[in-house]
Amino acid sequence: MIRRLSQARERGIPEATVARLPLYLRALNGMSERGLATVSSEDLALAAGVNSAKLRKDLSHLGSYGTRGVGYDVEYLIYQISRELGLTQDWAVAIVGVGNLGRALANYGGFVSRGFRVAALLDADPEVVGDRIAGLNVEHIDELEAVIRRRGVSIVVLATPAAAAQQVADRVIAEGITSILNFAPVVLSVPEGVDIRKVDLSIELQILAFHEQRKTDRMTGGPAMAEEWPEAVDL
Amino acid sequence: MIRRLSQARERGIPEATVARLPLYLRALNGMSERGLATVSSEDLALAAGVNSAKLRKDLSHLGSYGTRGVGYDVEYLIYQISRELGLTQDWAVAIVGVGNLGRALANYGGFVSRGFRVAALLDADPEVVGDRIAGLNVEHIDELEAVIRRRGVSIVVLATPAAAAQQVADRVIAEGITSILNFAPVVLSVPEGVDIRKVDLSIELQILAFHEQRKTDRMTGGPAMAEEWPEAVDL
DNA sequence: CCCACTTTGTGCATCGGTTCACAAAGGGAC
DNA sequence: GTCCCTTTGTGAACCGATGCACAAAGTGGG
Ligand SMILES: NC(=O)c1ccc[n+]([C@@H]2O[C@H](COP(=O)([O-])OP(=O)(O)OC[C@H]3O[C@@H](n4cnc5c(N)ncnc54)[C@H](O)[C@@H]3O)[C@@H](O)[C@H]2O)c1
Ligand SMILES: NC(=O)c1ccc[n+]([C@@H]2O[C@H](COP(=O)([O-])OP(=O)(O)OC[C@H]3O[C@@H](n4cnc5c(N)ncnc54)[C@H](O)[C@@H]3O)[C@@H](O)[C@H]2O)c1
Repeated sequence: MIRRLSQARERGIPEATVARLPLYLRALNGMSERGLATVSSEDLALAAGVNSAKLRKDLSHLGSYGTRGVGYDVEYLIYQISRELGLTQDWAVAIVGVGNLGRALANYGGFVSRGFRVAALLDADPEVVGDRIAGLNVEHIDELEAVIRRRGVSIVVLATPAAAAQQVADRVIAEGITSILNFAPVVLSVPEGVDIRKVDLSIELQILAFHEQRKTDRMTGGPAMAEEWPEAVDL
Repeated sequence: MIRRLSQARERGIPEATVARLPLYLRALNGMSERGLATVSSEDLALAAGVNSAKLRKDLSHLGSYGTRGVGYDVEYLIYQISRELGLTQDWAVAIVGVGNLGRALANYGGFVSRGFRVAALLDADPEVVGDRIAGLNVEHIDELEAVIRRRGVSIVVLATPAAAAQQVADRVIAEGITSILNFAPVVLSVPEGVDIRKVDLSIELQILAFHEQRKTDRMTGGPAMAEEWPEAVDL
């Protein structure tokens, strides 16, 4: 029993492809601004930093939007990718936790551009509540549920301390939110059907450090085989 | 001709594993603080949000550090993972671009904790240069090369506008830097051997939007098959 | 209208990563 | 010392993603 209507059209886009579509979109927008009408998979792949076969396969999952011998129509492809990603509608985003990071995010113009609108800022600190940031009033976390409903929030950005993140997540999920972007360094436990994406600076640095160490080890002829547990450390 | 000395010991840790080690480390630190002496793969996997077979395979790439029937010694494992990740040495990090985001990063205590030290802040804006942030003087971007050398910087965090990122990257790479964490929404082009990790808020939101759209589509009985190019858009 | 050239879309081999499932190893009780 | 219980470490099947390589499709020139 094989289920396969048309190669891959019936709504089954690989996760890896989805993660690259925004990259293509950004490259295409640059080309659109520079007035290019069409682009080949080779050129677009170069601009997006991927291999051209991969790009073509990715795009083929959306449909057959290219013209052989010519390439892809820039504006048309922008439209198709935007539609696929859901950027033709606008998304109300709430930022919870308006500290260092929350403020930077609120003031950031970069994502308002593409369908995302910061619709609410929430914090627990009475010192912060009431502040006006990027044209928005910071509201009290007690208002969380009401604000989500009132503003039609569908994506929540968590920028609270780690200790508060799970508890805030539970509350927004109870309110029906199923998309969360988490900056707090904790593993959130959420029910099936809720999408969490995490951004973790510290993890990124640790991965860089791993490779950096390896590069310098290689130059100095490998580590001095210090495999042993040093005496100094108490168990 | 098969090259295989000891299962996987000779320095070949899968990338996916490396990306998870910081997660295990964080979970282990929590356990250490709570005074746990040993932990089973089952419990640690739960805390890190992964499946226990994966956890065991990941750890097996570092060596055979568990005890069958017992589990892993928490402190010992913390030490081994830290060493593998290169966190037993300290890394001098420079942040280039001290705007909204750069400031938040500079003020963030969370990564100083684990082997990373913000050693320099640089900006091009004369208004910003000279500011004192988190105990550091913001220096002028003209000093970039000198500062990197003087402070022994080995990891650079890019928090400049997109337009400046490539140019700054070129300069730090010329100075010998091979590890860059990039927050600017551009594809950096760098020579072989230079590691770039990127953090892109906008991409994360777009991925969430994609899934969110799909979830709501499903509830409303799928998209209204609006496959066509709407009239309004000019080509 | 036909031919030469360009570029897409995809079948297929390959690869890295995940998961299952179990033999081997160690601990503790008696 | 033996037996039973727990938990690791890993072989092997599986799965999704990557990249090669080429047939099919379309363009433009003569
Ligand atoms: N600043 C960075 O560069 C950075 C980098 C990586 C990760 N992070 C993480 O992002 C999160 C925020 O970092 P930050 O530097 O902005 O911290 P911060 O302390 O400056 O801000 C946290 C804010 O959250 C508020 N808050 C606390 N509990 C709350 C609750 N229950 N509900 C709502 N708001 C609450 C606090 O009042 C504060 O305003 C932290 O988890 C941090 O680990 C920050
Ligand atoms: N703020 C956010 O939440 C956020 C989120 C995602 C991505 N980003 C990206 O991070 C980057 C920084 O964002 P931001 O909000 O802090 O912007 P910002 O404009 O507040 O800060 C940028 C800083 O870089 C400095 N700068 C400009 N050119 C420079 C150069 N050649 N060398 C050194 N410094 C230079 C500017 O003087 C300014 O201080 C941008 O690329 C932005 O797209 C920001």
